[in-house]
Amino acid sequence: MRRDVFQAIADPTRRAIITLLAVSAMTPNAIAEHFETSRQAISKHIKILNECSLLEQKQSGREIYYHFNPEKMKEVDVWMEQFRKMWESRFDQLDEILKNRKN
Amino acid sequence: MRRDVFQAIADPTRRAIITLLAVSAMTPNAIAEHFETSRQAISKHIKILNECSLLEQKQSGREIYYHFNPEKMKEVDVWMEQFRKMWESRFDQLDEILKNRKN
DNA sequence: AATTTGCGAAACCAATTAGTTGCGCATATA
DNA sequence: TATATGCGCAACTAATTGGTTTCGCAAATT
Repeated sequence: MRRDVFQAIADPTRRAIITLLAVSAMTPNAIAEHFETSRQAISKHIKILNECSLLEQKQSGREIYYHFNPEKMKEVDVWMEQFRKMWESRFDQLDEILKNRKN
Repeated sequence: MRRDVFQAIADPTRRAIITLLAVSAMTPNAIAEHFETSRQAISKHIKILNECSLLEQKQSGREIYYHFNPEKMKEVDVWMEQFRKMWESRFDQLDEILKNRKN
């Protein structure tokens, strides 16, 4: 199924899963231990992340290790590019100064 | 209402609205002309973007000009920070080379 | 003064989402 | 061989989403 990366990272639980896997690969059970929800719910999140290539899996016996694939996340970074010049602009910095002076 | 920036940018129409407003401020009607959907549907998207401070409004008679506020978008950039070192790593570049050789 | 225009809000609807429980299957372990 | 474990899948559910149409109101235009 065709999936959108932006839609995938919209959910806070999925973002937390990504942050976990960015540190080290884990099995679904190990991931689920970090959350309140059921293993199956985590499994569904993994499926969604997998479908938009944010993850890669490596089977090891009956266990599946899910790795984070940083490549796809670049899509988000590419879209963010249009705002970078705004963040860096002198006008933006001036706005900040004026905002702080009000408080 | 408390709104999540990640959830706000999950919708492709809302991302397109942001990209429009990043260039110049516009009224809801002007924005709606760029899309197939109704003005009211666009109005709902604007509301969501507004609720998480991605927009600012300036009333002018009966018209409302919506401006893009780049400040809030930094939240996304902050979260993306954790992947930046992965993109820059030599291992990642090596992966790319190996992937290309396979094809 | 009457009409048109720009807008947000409300009511409604179909589709999607994020969760649940129950299941089956393959792989380990006793 | 019998049992326990790790996993994905299917069915169901409540809540949310993105769209529609209808409406009311204030501001502009005639």
